Amino acid sequence: MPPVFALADCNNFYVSCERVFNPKLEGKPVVVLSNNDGCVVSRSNEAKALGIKMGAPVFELSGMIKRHGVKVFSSNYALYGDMSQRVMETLSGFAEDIEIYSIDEAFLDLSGFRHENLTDYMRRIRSDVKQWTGIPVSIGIAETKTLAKIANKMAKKIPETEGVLDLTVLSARERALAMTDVADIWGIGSSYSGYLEKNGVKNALQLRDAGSALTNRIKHKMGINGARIIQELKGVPCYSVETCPQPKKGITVSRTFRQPIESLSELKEAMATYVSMGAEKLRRENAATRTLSVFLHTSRFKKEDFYYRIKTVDLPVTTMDTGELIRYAGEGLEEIYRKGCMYKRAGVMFRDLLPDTRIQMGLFDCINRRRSEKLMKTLDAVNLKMGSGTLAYAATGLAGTRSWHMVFKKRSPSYTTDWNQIPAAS
DNA sequence: TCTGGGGTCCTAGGACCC
DNA sequence: TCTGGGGTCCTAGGACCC
Repeated sequence: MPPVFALADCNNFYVSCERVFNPKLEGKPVVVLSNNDGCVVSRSNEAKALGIKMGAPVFELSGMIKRHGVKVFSSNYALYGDMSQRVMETLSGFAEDIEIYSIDEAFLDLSGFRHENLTDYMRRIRSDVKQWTGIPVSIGIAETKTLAKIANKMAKKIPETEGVLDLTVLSARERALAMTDVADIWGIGSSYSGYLEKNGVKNALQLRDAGSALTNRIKHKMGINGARIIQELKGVPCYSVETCPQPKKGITVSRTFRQPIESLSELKEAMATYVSMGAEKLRRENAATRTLSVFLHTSRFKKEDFYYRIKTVDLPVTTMDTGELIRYAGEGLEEIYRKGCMYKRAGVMFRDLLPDTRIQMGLFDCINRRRSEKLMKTLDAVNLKMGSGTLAYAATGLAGTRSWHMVFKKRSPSYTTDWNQIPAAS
């Protein structure tokens, strides 16, 4: 029997999270902004209808926001992460295998439920998730992940589906593929969709049924992924539900500054902060790193004198020690820093991660590893209990507001993750 | 004036080795 | 003048995802 997949995807997730705790937002245009209140990252249907685009910079929208009374929120990742967990827990109760694909979507393996009416079954999931978490989800069902993605999009778009669409039914599938632009296929972005359209391939049905000469050209252009997309559109599964999360390959922490930064000392503080955050992530993954890359650049919207540099440092020993990583990052930063630039963003990457059980001792290692490990454990435990940033390295800069500190002027309370901000029933 | 952040995978090309 | 061939490893860049 061929497998059956479902893709459950939360509708306008961040906006929906805000609405759970503020029902007055229902039916109104609502947007959630990125860090530093920079651009739009989530929109309610009403905001989409106004023509507000994903990623639009908020300063361009100020007129529209006023005119239509758009409700605006800074992002509150603690809240969204917590809500996500609740949604995923609820979904897990309905299928044997579940793959949490992102903060707001999950694939379910429904192969064992073929004897059921899948649409009815998914409707039940949908109403349970809504009842237990307050979050609306849409669900697409199909024989491959790529088709389930398409089913999900149609379920969102067509009200008559009531949020659930099953494309294992042949007639529904052909119709859905004909209605899906190539640009809306999972794995096809703006570059490939431009190429396909130029070659007369406008929708998913045409891509699936392209002649062999054209198919070969497409495969050549799009590589192995292109070949897989075509197979999956034909109903031949190339991907399965991955139930165990794979260990991370790399960790990146980077931020855009509110105000551009010129001075090396300020950049060093910002960088030390990002390294601290990254090292914490590293330890949460029970991993250590062999290389560290630091990078910085000026505004990418000022192309004339755009400056970008990255420096990769091979560490003498594999490590997860914040202090040690801060030191190497600082040295790397000095190498790529150029005086006179107005920097807009900086960050650090750890690549070449190793599980911490496999760390080899360096021959000339002069750091006491056991002591370092103990220190890091204590640091993480304190910050977990007392709030992140309670214990920090002096290199990250002490109190006071730095120009690289982020602002969230329109943040909603952390209703679910902070005792002091739990909503009162009245 | 003001434009997010964190990932993965694939491919091409260079360096290097035998 | 003519200037092998194949394998591996690494890196940079492209493309995509949410």
